[in-house]
Amino acid sequence: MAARFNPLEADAHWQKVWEERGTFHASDSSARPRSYVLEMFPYPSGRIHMGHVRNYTMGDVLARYRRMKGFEVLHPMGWDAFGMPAENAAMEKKVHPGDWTWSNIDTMRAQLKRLGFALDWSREFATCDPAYYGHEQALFLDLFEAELVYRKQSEVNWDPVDMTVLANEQVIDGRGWRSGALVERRKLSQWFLKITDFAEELLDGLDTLDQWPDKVRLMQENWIGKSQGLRFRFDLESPIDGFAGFEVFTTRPDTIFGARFAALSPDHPIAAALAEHDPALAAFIAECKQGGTTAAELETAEKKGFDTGLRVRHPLDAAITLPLYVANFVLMDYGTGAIMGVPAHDQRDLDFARKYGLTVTRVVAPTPEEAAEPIGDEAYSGPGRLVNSEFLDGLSAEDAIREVIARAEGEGWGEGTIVWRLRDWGVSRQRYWGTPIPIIHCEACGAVPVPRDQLPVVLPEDISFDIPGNPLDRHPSWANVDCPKCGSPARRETDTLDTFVDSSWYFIRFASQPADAPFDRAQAERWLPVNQYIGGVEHAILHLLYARFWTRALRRIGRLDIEEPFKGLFTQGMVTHETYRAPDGRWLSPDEVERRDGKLVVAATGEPAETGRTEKMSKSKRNTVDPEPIVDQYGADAVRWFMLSDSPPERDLEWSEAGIQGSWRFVQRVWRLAIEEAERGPSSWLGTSGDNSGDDKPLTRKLHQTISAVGTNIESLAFNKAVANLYELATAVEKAPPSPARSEAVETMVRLVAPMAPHIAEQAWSALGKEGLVSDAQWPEADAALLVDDEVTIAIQVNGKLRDTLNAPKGASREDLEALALASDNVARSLGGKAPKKVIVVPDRLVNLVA
RNA sequence: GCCCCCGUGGCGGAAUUGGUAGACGCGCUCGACUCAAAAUCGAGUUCCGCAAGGAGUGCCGGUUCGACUCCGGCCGGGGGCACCA
Repeated sequence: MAARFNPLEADAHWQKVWEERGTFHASDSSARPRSYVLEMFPYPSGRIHMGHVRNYTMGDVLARYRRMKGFEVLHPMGWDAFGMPAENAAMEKKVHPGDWTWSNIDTMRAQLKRLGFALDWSREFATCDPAYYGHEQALFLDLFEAELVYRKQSEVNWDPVDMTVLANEQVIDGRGWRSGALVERRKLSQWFLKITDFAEELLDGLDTLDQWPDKVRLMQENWIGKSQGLRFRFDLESPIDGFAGFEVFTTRPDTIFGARFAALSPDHPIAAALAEHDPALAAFIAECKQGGTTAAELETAEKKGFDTGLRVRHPLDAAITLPLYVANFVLMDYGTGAIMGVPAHDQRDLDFARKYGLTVTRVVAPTPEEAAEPIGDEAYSGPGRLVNSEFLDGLSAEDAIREVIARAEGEGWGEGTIVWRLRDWGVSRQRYWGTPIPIIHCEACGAVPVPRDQLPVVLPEDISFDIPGNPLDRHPSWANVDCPKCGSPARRETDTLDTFVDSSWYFIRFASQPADAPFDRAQAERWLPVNQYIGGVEHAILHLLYARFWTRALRRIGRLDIEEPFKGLFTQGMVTHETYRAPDGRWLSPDEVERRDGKLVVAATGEPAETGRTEKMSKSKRNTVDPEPIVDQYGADAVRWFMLSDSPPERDLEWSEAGIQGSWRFVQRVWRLAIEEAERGPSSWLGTSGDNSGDDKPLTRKLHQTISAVGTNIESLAFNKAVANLYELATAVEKAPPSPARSEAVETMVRLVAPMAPHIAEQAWSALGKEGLVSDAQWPEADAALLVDDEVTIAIQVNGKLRDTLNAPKGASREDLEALALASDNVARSLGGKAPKKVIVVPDRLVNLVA
């Protein structure tokens, strides 16, 4: 038998065995309890990277563990296969986006298989397959019929480089999330999904997601952005251009007597109307639109306003009128696009008032003494009681809010309302490589759904990418169809769906994939919700919010009775690596540098190289490490083990050569233990001593403590701790003399290692002469009686400082422990012969003597 | 600016409800085996000190018999949102 474990042979062998036996096929009809373990499916960019390996290894450990615990586990894999990179490749390399994508999928599937993931490959699909996106089109039409889809002319974020529209979420600091180009504003007819209809339930639902990271829930909460306040009407002193007044929204109706001006967004209809006969205002509005939208520019942007010369009436006192401005800091797409300005209690309003010489009147005072205190450079937004506010004087801010809302509603000039930050989801993309929106535009009938029997609307193959923009628009015939309603010539929608739509329901399709429907409801409901979802934090808002919305939308239209798609969520950290730079500043890849005499040099030239920060592996910094050669060298198990070791899974993991070697050593250690055990034979310990009871109580205890700890740690995804537990056990076993207890420990350890390093585990299992696969074996059961030691170490403190430790039987009485502590020489010395004033005894833990 | 998270040896990190800080891994040192090396095995490794002992979980203070853990105030790092009324 080989002294060393040879992963190249063993990996391939066991992967073949699992595949042939269908070991990881999930049965839809199983009577076992179910568990759905899912990792965010990859975009087929070309090759697997370390981030994938880490993500999928974590999910795999959980899936294998749950399987051994007796669950019927669904652990599928597929491809998020639509998207821009395929079109970029098409433009650069003159290949068809589909050919490029499918070939990437083949490469990456093979790479994933080499890592030995316990995936049910029979459920694999790619979202770019008409067999998938056709059903997505059907679901889109379901939502359309339920009026959860609408089309509107809207100002959109136009990415001039990618020549496409971006969702608000895809604009970061005013730039396109992919291209980094400055985003322009354009008006286009776009399809929207009514996610705002679900704002309240998406927010409330977060409370039920107790197995999600708080961070993610908080991010979603902020994103949804619920604000309660008052929406009310300002009447113009005298109507103009047919406008009698306009509505504003405020979260601080209590401060209404502090209002010193009103302001409209530059995009407000009244502003536009006024601008038609006021060139100065028109110029001001144009100037506002010019301003950049980057974070830096916004931060330094001055508050600017244009006095319209008009005045509005205060709703609570007709004698008061306020000047009306058009102001650059008022956003059209939040609230009503108009505000009341309360300089004393809002910083922006204060800046504005100071600039334009408006009065500032305090209406909330934290204490009565401060009622007359003038406002300086800082607006006061804290709590307090009302002053200078007529009938509100003396009320707390909270009560005043209620009072003003009540009065507004009673008198009919306003109402208490909720405003959301969340906007509807614009899903139109002017791209080829996406799901065609199944709509036909007819001059007479308007937007008509494609009849169900004509689905899927399949992308044409004969397209060209010679010029930027959407090839579907330019295709000579694809868009030309007859209207399904009236039969007259009509035109297909040439926009495709945002790829986030594809990923909003793929987890349902994994659970159930009939040919003639998106999913079978009963079957999907048996698997869903996903018990554990694992992926990167970068999807904390967009993907996860959209998927939650989609699931709730399906529920509302009666297709699937699931509220939340992902019961447990885990966001794993990134894989990082040092960066290296040559003297001329260009980035160097890890294999372009080497250490000579402790100094880092450029391998080819010998010139000194500089070590940069440790950062996420990225092509631009050239600090990536391709997993495949590593698997070639060390085998799948060592790579998997390393991905799980050391760093807590939610934190970043730094790739290092030393780390992978350490993992390799452990794999070999497991093998050595198993092979020694196998060669010695099951009865080798017989006759080695006169006493053949073969007990090794300490080892057996260690074993059972490890069984318990590894299980707990895998369940809470604390893989780094599970790894540490197994190292400890391995050391304990190595040090133990042969005995039945040791044989049992080795066999059990193989099972404990199996979810994390499955190939060596199978090989060892087979070497030990075990029946069947370790993948099919039961997870060992920890004996509760063996989890606690019958002797414990007691810490002896004097004044809280450790002075001695001593052993005592578990459960020793307080009196005994105290007596033991006082008998210690160290204690006597520390006490200096005096009796302690007070003695604190924590049974089985410590004695603290207070002098 | 607002919100959130995190600061522990040379490094990654452990430490149920406050109860022996530094498990486990990496690295390093010494030793065994070897002609030698690799691999493997053994011992050691928070800091100061020969030792006894002392100090120590970003900094300052507090609560407590006892604080990495709880409270207050700073400093540093990371993330999210960002003119949201």
